[in-house]
Parts: sequence; structure tokens; C-alpha cells
Amino acid sequence: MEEEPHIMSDDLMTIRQMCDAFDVTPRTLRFYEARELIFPQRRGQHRLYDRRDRARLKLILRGKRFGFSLEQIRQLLELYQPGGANGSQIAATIAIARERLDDMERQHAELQVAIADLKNQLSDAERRLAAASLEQPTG
Amino acid sequence: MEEEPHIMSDDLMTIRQMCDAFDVTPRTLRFYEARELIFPQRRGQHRLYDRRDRARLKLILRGKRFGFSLEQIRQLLELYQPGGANGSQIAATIAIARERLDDMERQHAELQVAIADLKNQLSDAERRLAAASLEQPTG
DNA sequence: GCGCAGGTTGACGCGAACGTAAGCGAGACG
DNA sequence: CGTCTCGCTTACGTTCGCGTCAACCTGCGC
Repeated sequence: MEEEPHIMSDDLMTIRQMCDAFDVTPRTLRFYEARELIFPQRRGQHRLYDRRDRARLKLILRGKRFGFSLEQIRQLLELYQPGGANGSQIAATIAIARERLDDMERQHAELQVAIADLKNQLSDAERRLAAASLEQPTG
Repeated sequence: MEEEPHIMSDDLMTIRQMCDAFDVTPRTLRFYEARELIFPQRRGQHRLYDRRDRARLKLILRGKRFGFSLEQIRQLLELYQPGGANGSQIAATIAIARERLDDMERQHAELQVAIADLKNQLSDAERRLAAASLEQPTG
């Protein structure tokens, strides 16, 4: 008698299933929850993660790979949750998102340079390696 | 009588000049030195940074922006310092550099996706904002 | 009932990358 | 001469992102 058709019983996952699916630890998921980045529902004591939680987690992990702090990510996530936010809320979120977007575009451009640079250094090093192996042929 | 023509008296900079030039603190420079990422010469007690030190610092700060650890960066820097390394040393450095390069290329590709994604979310949010300002015209 | 696996809540610990404060030269300046 | 500014070292403090450990609940299989 507790089967409320909330909105849609998204296929729910336990914390362990989440950990296996995303290669994180339970500690990490609870930590993100404490920092208010995800909000799994509770069946009694246990956490249950739905489709939205998974989408959020995916974005969190992505953001981390780009070097964003959890707080920055938290702010960005509001953009992905069209919750009943008012105009100024939306505007604020948009402003933050624009900053992040700028960061990402700068990083994208700089990465391109750095990659080219590193490739050059690599081929130089490979030439040195070839030269070294000629001088001292591997016994 | 202490003017030894070391190799080339690259225009030397004090720690403060470096800090101003690169927007870091003295603490940071000394920390990088302790971690063996830069090796400024000493005039008496004072540190003096030459062109190479500046090039290294530039790479360090770049690497940091991509989220690399100081240790990873330290290893990469060997690639940029054709010091008298032997064959296996060079080979090891090359291997490490290849891994970093892979990281960077993955990140570059993923960034492209994330940027497109974020742009979409942004335009969605902007539409919501427009809609909200129609429903509740700013009094 | 009993143990056990799986989950939960604190609380403390830890490594990375510095910040910060204390105290000590050493040269420049009035 | 005093004192100011730079810089140096030593050492403890801090923030972030979790790891780790203890202690507890809780359904389940026997």
C-alpha cells in the first residue's frame, strides 16, 4: 500500500549498484549527498538512486575530470534541474554557467596548444632516444 | 670576482619579480622547488630564476590548469630538459609523456562534448528565463 | 534465536597544495 | 646607529575530496 506512482518509478538502484556502475565508493556517494549534489530517495534507511541521480552523478564525474570543484559543479547542476526556480534564480544560474563555459572553452583552446607542444617534445625525445641507441647499441 | 660565465647569464629574476610576472606567491615557488620542479640558482642565500626556470614554471602552471598533479608535471618536465639522460631514462620519460598526452586528448574530446551539452542547457535555461519574465513581467 | 551481508551514521585521518606566522640574516638608507 | 625591506627557513594550520574505522540497524536464511 506504499506504491505511490511518484511520477514514474524510474528503475531504482542501491548504493552498491551505483558504485559498480560508476566506479565510485559508497563514501563518495554519501559525500556528494552531504554536499547537496545528489538527493537519492529513501526506502526506510536505505538510499535509492533513480535516473536523475544517475544523470547528475555522470555530470559530477565529468565536471571533476575538468578540474571543477564540487561547489562549482553543484551550482552548474541547477542548470540541469529545471526545478521551479524563479526568474532571478535562473538568471543567476545562467551567469554561473556562462563562466564555466568560458573556462571550458579556454581550457579547450589551451589544450590544443599544449597537445601540439607535447607532441613536438615527444618527437624530439624520440629522436634523442634513437641517437642514444646508436651511440650505445643495446648489448 | 664571482662573475662566472656559467653558460649564459640569462636575465635573472628575484623571487618577487617571478611572483609578479606569474601571479604566484613566494611560498608557491619555494614549494615547487622543494618538490623538485624548479631549481633556481643561489646568489648567497637568495634565489635567482633564469629563462629556463621561467619556461618550467610556465609549463607547471599550464599542467595544473589541466588538473595534473605536481608529481605528474615533474615527470613531464624531464621531457623538456634534455639533460644528460641515458636511453632507458629517455624511454621512461617518453612513456609517461605518452600517457599524459592520451589524457589530454581524451580530455580535449570530452570537453568538446561537454561544451556542446552545456550550451544546449544554457539555451534551454534562457528560454525558460524568457518565459518566466513573460509570466511575471518585472514590476 | 543467531549470524551475516549490506546499509547507515558519525568521527577521525590523510595527502595534496599551499597559507600563515615566527624568527633570523643581510643589504640599503637616513 | 637604528630600522626597513627582502628574502630565508622552520613549522604548524587549512581546505578539498574522500578513506577508514567503529558502532549500529535490519531484513534473510537457517
